[in-house]
Amino acid sequence: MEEITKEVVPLTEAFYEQPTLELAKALLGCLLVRESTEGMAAGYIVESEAYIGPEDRATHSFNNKRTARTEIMFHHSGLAYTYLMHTHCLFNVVSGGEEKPEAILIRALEPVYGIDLMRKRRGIEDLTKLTNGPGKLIKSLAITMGDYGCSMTKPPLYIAKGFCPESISAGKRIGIDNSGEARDYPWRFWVTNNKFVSRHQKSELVFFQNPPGRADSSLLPGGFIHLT
DNA sequence: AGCAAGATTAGCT
DNA sequence: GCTAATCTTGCTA
Repeated sequence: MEEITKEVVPLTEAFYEQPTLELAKALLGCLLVRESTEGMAAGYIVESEAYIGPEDRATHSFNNKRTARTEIMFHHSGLAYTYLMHTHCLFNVVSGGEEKPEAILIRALEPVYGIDLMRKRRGIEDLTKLTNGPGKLIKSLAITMGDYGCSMTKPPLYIAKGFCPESISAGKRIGIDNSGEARDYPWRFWVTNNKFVSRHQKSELVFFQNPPGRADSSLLPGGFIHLT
């Protein structure tokens, strides 16, 4: 454990300053780390969803709605945006920069460190069900509303480099059926074929980090290759 | 002060 | 797949 903490270094603010759709993909494979008195727990981010400001009907800050809940979204990138949903707390990373209320929901992790601690916090044994959902992963890492507004660039809650996914899938976001046209935006991203994602869904787009036999110029705007 | 809605989950049919 | 659980937020009066 001593050795692990030396190697795991928080990503700096510059990382969070990329456009939200880029950041949502860049976060895949990164290590989300939680330190606490109980010990360290961490997992690779394998699923994310982008929520993009005033124009996105599914976003809490749609129409620049600024309330006690959404306030942190108007602040600088790289802060934690936590909020309550039914009986669960959900965790987002603020993006977009000052006065641009955007955020990325972290929907699933692949458990890496502190797995026994995660099992204890969740009260279940099954590894594949430990962190395969936004409400499950915050319980595994003991993230709470107390983390609202904290910076992700330093302990006790931060994101560090992990692995580089070979392929990223994209599809519709989950659970926003009442969001009009926004419900169909392909702003959910996941590590292709990763078994820790929250839901299986048809991939509408696929992004290859290193497209086999293709130059970058063959990619569609946004770096996507259409499947259909 | 009252009320409706919700970026979910677990458990059961 | 369907539904209850459970409670905060934000909006209206």
